[in-house]
Amino acid sequence: MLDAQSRDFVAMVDCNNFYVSCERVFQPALEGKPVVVLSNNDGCVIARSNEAKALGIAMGEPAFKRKAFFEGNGVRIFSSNYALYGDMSARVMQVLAGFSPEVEVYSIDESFLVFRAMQPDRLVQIAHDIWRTVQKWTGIPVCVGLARTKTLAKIANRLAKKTPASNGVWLLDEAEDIERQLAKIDVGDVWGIGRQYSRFLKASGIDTADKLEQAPRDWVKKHLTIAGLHTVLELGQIPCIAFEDNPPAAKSLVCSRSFGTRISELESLEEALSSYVQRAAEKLRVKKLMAGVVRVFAETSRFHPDPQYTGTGSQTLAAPTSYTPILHAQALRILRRIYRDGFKYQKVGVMFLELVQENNRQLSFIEPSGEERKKQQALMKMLDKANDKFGQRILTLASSGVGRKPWHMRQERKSPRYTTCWAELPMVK
DNA sequence: TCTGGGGTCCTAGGACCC
DNA sequence: TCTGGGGTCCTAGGACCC
Repeated sequence: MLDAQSRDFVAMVDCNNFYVSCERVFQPALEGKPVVVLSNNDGCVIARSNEAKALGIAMGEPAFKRKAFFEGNGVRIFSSNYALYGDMSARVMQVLAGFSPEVEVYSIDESFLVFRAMQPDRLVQIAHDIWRTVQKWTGIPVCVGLARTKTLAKIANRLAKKTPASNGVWLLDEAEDIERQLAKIDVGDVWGIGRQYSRFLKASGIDTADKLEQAPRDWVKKHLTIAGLHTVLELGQIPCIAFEDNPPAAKSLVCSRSFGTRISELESLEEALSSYVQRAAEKLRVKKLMAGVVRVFAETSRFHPDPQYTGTGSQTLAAPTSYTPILHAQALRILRRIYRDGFKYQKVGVMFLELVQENNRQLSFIEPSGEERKKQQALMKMLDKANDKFGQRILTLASSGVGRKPWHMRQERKSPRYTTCWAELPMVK
């Protein structure tokens, strides 16, 4: 835990326009040009270069509505390439690990670093060093926000991003300075205050971060729950949000996709679900986990006027497992149970819950014998190895269908996996 | 035609038990 | 006729994050 009394600081390091920056590392000609990266299915804009932001392109905007605008303004468009971004992220995080023994990787493009018993001047020097080093070694530009709490460090990071003269570093430490800055921050831009809370707070006369910090604590707890109270305390330099060095194991795992076109037939839903289950089971095994519960959902699109339906169903397994055929059979059974005729489905997905470690699970009387389990594990190991070596999906269950399917997602403008797959590099094609 | 995917946490309310 | 109260567990829904 951070100590409010001593001079412990937290640095929030956030990559600038991360996905766009990743694409630019390998195509430097994109520098200075408007660039956007789209979500899965080429659906919405999920990353924008500064030039794209300046053109008024919003986060989360549906790409198809802006097609003409993109063309007219020379906006370069990319489908998302998570293999590339994940690898670049690992490189950035590795550099950061050289600056503090206490690093919390918070998301693909953000980390918190703790610096204990530090003089502010020295801290700012270190932050500039981080800024320079990450850029030089990975090609990714970052900003560094410094403060006594995570929530304030997030705000400091934002200030660094919005203020070119800051050279990528901002320190929030003196109470009066914090007060002054918070007065300029929209309450909805505070970490932990989302759309609903922002609307509610503004209706209650609280429109800036400083007013939130001064709001009565019990009123905040009543309306924004305990998490909201923590946010308010953190704005007042009281650390409440724990620093997670080694994050706890995942509690759930999902694989779902929107379809390229909406589908009605159970058979197509089964094919799609089948491939998601295989993917999810694979993730399970990579993390050395087993699922105790399988949940499946199927839903229509809320953007269409057609009748809406969301079906969900769960099944507790006789014993936790990561064996694809068992998970697959359960998932299909649930799908058939929740399927309703006459709807156009936009999405199906599978969720694994009650995850347990492979090696410390509770023994059950009904689970397969040791022999049987060993056979299953050997088979999955072989499957994962082959898919890893020869590329995704060389070995799959026949039920997930063969060849290009209409429900497959669109990905029309994906860059090569420059750093992780030689077969996709431009020169060997 | 076309609007992402993957997570966590908190709370209220019902079921159930003693 | 009188018709408790407290604890726990589960689930659904809603909020947040990136």
